[in-house]
Amino acid sequence: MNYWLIKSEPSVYSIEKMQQEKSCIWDGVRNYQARNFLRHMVRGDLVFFYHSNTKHPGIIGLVQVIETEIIDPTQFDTNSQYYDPKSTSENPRWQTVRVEFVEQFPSVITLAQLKQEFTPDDLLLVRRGNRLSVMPVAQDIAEKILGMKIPKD
DNA sequence: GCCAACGTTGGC
DNA sequence: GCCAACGTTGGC
Repeated sequence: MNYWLIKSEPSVYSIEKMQQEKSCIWDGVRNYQARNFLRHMVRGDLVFFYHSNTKHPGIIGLVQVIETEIIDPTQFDTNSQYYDPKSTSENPRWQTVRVEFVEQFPSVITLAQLKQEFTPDDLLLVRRGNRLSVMPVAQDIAEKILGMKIPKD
């Protein structure tokens, strides 16, 4: 079982929306490094859900991979902003996974907190200028993150 | 294959 | 809204 982290702008797709829908296809990823991580996901893997480009960026919850090697349907949809004219049904470029809602944390684990706890070697997310929207999280780091969801006083 | 121009991401 | 970082594109 592996841990990962995926980013989403809450104004585009939030954890609240994810909870309503119970599960969703993680479509629209158009970065090869991110796609390669999506290809490596296995059913049962746990995925931190990160809210980006918002007032309080950070990890807001947890989702789980329930289906892998899904052909991203938006690459063939000419009406989609994710349409890729260079992709063919014989040789589709973009694969992804279906993830299912697991939990929303009581409060966001902020990027500032994560930067205090981890170095860029621990967690790619805290590297300055990092734009990768899908990334692996090492097991020991994942366990520390899960420990951070309990508020300290 | 190089690299300048351009577009996007995303923190602040 | 600004802008640094960085991936992609396309001319050469």
